Amino acid sequence: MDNHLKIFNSLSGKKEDFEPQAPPYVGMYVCGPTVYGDAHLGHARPAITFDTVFRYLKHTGYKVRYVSNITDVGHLEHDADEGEDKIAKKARLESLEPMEIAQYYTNRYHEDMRRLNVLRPSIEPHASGHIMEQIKMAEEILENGFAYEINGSVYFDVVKYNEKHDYGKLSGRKLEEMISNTRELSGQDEKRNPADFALWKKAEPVHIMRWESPWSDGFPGWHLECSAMGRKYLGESFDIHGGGMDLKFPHHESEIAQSVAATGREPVRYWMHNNMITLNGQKMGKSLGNAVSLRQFYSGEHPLLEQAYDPITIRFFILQAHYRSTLDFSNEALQAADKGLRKLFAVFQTLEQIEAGDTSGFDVAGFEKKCYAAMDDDFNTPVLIAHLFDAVKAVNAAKDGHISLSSTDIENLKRLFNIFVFEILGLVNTQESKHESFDKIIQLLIDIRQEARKNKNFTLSDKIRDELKASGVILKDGKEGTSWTLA
RNA sequence: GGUCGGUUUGCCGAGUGGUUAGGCAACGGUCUGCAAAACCGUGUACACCGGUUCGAAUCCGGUACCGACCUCCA
Repeated sequence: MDNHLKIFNSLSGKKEDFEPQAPPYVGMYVCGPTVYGDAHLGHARPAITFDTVFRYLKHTGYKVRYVSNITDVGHLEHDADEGEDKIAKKARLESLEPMEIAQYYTNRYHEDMRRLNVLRPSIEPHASGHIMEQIKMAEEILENGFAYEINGSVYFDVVKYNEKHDYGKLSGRKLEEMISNTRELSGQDEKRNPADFALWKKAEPVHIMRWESPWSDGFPGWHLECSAMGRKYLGESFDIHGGGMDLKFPHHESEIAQSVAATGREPVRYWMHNNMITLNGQKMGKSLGNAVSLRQFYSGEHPLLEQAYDPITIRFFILQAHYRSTLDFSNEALQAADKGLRKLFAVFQTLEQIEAGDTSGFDVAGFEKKCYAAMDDDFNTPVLIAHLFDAVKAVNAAKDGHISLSSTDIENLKRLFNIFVFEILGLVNTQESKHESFDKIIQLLIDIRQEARKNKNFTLSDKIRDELKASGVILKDGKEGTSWTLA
């Protein structure tokens, strides 16, 4: 494993050399969706970011166990103490079993992700299937004195924890400042301190999602599932934990606290956070009412969308920005990404067409080095893509006879484009024909048109070209003959 | 209010103390029966004000504006 992968660790705020604790094995946990609604563009970002991390780690030889949860025990809404969660609320409104809601949106999430060519994680645990583990963890935290029970609920004692440990080290906060900044009004609050959070919550009579526990019929707290399931499948300490930046606090901060309080061990070595996708400079979010669902992107049915977008175009669009930068959505940007993507895909066809020369007009070895260097630099996909376009330019120049590529060059370029475009970036040419007979028919029409052109029968040749274009097949005349692509 | 981050050429978006990021769009040219595609060439940008430096868009300080988190959130 001869690489020098550097990962930006949110915990230190620096790029660090990636050293898994038990190579070649890597454990990675990424916060997944709460399944009470369709995934929007924002959900695509962590999915694609960490899918690419997963792909690259595997490519460089690691054996990766990638765990990503499905949250089917709804998090509480912000009038939290009233005790209704998102899934239960949706179930009540639609007169369905909560698990019906969760299953429905889980299925749709999987389909949305499949179209983005996101690989399924190694393990996709459901929160509802790990109530026992969560109860056990809450018990351990109680035993260790970092939690207290009151009225059937269990709360994490942040103040006590902070006496021995550092609550706020991930998000860069000081507990004292947080407390002085939080002026909770609800006099009914059972919590000793506003900064405390629930490990277990007693269910109100109306609450339909509930499980038995030593303390009450209720449900686990907001942050416990990730701690419990990460620990179960990856161990008390694992390599990478990922998620959106908005989860840094309080979710991930609390995860660290819970794990340390329960096991005494630091749970995660490298924390990775992807930035937000914005719309007119504002975060896209369900509660902000500016979220466009992935399905709407695929169909184009949304007032903000000028057209439907290929899921792979969305993937490419996201990969054209670094995962730690915000990315601003617009039709113009997405359309530009789509054109660039078509240009990138065309190189595969061009590589088949060009004739090998005796000399090398392009430094293929240097190109390969630069590509790996880009990925090793905290998964810098936009720089990788820039290098790929440099190579595209060289291949096109070779096609037009401006430079020469040796047969070794061509073979290596084919190999590298396959690795980086398909295997690592996870792009897939959905517009490529999969039907041999279709390909043959198009080739026949091209031949007929070629003959017509030879006979100067331009009426016929233009008719073939125009009619094919109307049917979605675009002909491209070149020196070496005519090629085609789907529109 | 607190904490953190951003401001790059028409748009998206990298990066860096002195050398072309890249994509899209635009303009000129080559090629072509025409068109498209492709190729060649063109843009000399880094919010503002100071400072450090031989040299800063890149480092430091300040100002303005924008955003994220502090409450569910990818």
